Amino acid sequence: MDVVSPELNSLLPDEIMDTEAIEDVPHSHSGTTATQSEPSGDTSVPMETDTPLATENLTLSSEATEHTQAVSISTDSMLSISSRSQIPISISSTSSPPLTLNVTTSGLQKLTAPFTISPANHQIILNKVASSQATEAAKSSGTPPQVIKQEGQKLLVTAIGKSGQPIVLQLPHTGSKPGVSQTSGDAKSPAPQFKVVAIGGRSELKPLMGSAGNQVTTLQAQQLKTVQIAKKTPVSSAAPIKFIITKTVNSKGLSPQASVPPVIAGRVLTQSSPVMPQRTISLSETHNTSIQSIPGKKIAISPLKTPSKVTVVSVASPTSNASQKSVALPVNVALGQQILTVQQSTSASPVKLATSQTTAQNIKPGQSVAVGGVGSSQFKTIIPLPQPNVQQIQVPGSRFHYVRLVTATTASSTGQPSGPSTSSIQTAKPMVVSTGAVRMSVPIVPAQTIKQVAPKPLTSAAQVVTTTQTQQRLIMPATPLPQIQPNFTNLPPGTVLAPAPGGGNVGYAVVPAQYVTQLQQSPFVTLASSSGFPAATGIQTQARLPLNGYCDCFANGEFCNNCNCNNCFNNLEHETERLKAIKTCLDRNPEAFKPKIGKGKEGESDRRHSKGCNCKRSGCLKNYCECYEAKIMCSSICKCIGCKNFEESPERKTLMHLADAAEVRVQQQTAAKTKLSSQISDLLMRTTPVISSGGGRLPYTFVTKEVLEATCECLLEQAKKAEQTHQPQAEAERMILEEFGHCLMRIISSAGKAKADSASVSC
DNA sequence: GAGTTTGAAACT
DNA sequence: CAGTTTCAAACTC
Repeated sequence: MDVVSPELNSLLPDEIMDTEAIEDVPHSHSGTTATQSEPSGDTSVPMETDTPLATENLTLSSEATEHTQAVSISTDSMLSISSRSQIPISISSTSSPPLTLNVTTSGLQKLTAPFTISPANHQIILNKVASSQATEAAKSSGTPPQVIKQEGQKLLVTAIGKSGQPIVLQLPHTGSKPGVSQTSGDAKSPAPQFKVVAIGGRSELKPLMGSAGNQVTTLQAQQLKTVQIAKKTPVSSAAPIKFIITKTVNSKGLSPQASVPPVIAGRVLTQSSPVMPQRTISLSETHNTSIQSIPGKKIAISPLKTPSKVTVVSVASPTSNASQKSVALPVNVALGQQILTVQQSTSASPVKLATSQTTAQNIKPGQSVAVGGVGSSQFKTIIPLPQPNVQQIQVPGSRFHYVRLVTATTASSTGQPSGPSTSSIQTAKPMVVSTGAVRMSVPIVPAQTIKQVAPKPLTSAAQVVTTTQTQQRLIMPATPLPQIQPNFTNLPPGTVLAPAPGGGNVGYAVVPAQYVTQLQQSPFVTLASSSGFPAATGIQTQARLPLNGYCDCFANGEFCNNCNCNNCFNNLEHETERLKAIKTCLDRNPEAFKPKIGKGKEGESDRRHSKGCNCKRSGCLKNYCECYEAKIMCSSICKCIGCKNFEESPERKTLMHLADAAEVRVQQQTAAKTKLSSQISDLLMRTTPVISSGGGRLPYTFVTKEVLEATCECLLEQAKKAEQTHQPQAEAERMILEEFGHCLMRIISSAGKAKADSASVSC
């Protein structure tokens, strides 16, 4: 599969590039718990357009149920994050620097951290300050206030600058159980350290407020309460500000099945979940005290350089392992103006998560991810997925496949499968952003992205990538994004959700597009494959499956359709395998999915084989030769032996002449057949009415029995006449023939007259 | 339609 | 990178 270059991307059909839904998204999502502010009436903000910080509004609110957390972020020059979960966080920040960040935990805890957002570098400086109000509120609520220890909680704020390196501020969080009191931002206590993490791989710790020392390792992210905000640098002309907030909270006491922290990556505009308790999340919350001890934990996936782009990666999970518990948590993620809803399946089938073994800290036993389906699409060809909301899109003439994740504007109305909880993010429009023509499409997920996911089970469970209620079309890049190679170790491991309903044993990971590359390079993958999963062997065997370069459909980056292939894996039912195979192919040959016939060098033919042929016996004059098959001559890069497929080759010329002659003959024959067929058809058309009129007589068949009898009588009469006059035999024959001629003339005349009458009647 | 030929892709 | 194997299409009969 090839990377879709911007040029190619721009050439995509308008349907693909349709941004109408996107533009409509930000408006009106009923039932959203998050507040949404729209300072300006401008509904069209280009995705890539920066929005002035002053206009940024981000609201995070969460109404978490027992184990679910809703986070809504609203910023009206304020960034606030509130959650009713055990470790709710509200962050409010003034639009103009310095911004104030308030972290409120359902009144239990409130952190006020003034921070500044520097448009220039998109760094957010965050100061955590204990809020007396929060403490009082917590007391009034009767719940023990949460205390955030200086080294305990970490607030991660990630701002992605134009360089593509997000800054992550980590708010240390102790591994204490939820509900355990924690000192929040006590001024007396050593100031919390904020770790600034550049996703691009750069990670530097920046103690704020003069706090020293506590370095937060990304591995601790699971025990951290993390708020990651990705903001696109205003410097870029059209880059909107994007926020990605991920909160991870220890949930040590929680049962694995009970709660799964919602994982959300991407930018969120609005949130709506009709059935479930709504949660707006621009961040993912994870309550983990002991990461390894709790299977089924979710790992928040981090921010995006361009949050609007989200990659959904299906993850296979071993069927045999029942230890993993799937958690059903519908997650609505609104990205920019596009909303991506992720639903967690309620499937009870255990799902095992792939974890990286390289870094023991990062190992998280079960992470299950359920991703909802995608809504309708308007592409040329839409292949319905087994799951309702998944659509595979094939554009005729395009060598790329697209996965479109689109949901109705009214997410609530789309009838999401009910789940324990729903997480969604709402952001004020300015934040979100970007109105205006936005092209969110990217080539489909490249095979490289596959490695990151856990190995798939040998049992080919139908893979389902489902997202629901997304107005955003999600098209994944076919190729890795080399420019973005964040240090994945600094990020929580990829989130794996429970397998989608009906999806069998396949789990899914929702990963920001940028992280596709990350995951690929992450030990997460490598270890997963070597973790002893049954699937580990499956990956190798998959390479031997029909998904290989031998299949033309697959080699062309297309899904098999109406093929005669046996045991075909080149379809959506085996998307996981397919993606892995794609990755394998790309690993082996990055050009594998690029067109073989490309443009030649200067002075050479316009078209030439990209690799050149390697023919030995065919003389490159048979269709065995790819050059000849493409009707192009062999070039200097060909390694063929005895090549006769060059300009001056007499064999080639002869062949060409023969081919041309044959083609001409074929054309002539075709034309003749067409003409004859037309005539026959015309004749049938004429005869048909008479037959239907009854009598069985054809319209222009005038040589009827009566006519014959009359003609014969005339001829006999003429013969009698000649006999009576004693005419010689020759003269008699002449007279008879003349009479026959007259009879014919009369018949023809009658026929012509009848035809004219028929025509007049028909008119 | 079966068998053979061929060369790309995969594999070692 | 070269040699071998696998595979499916092209080709022949």
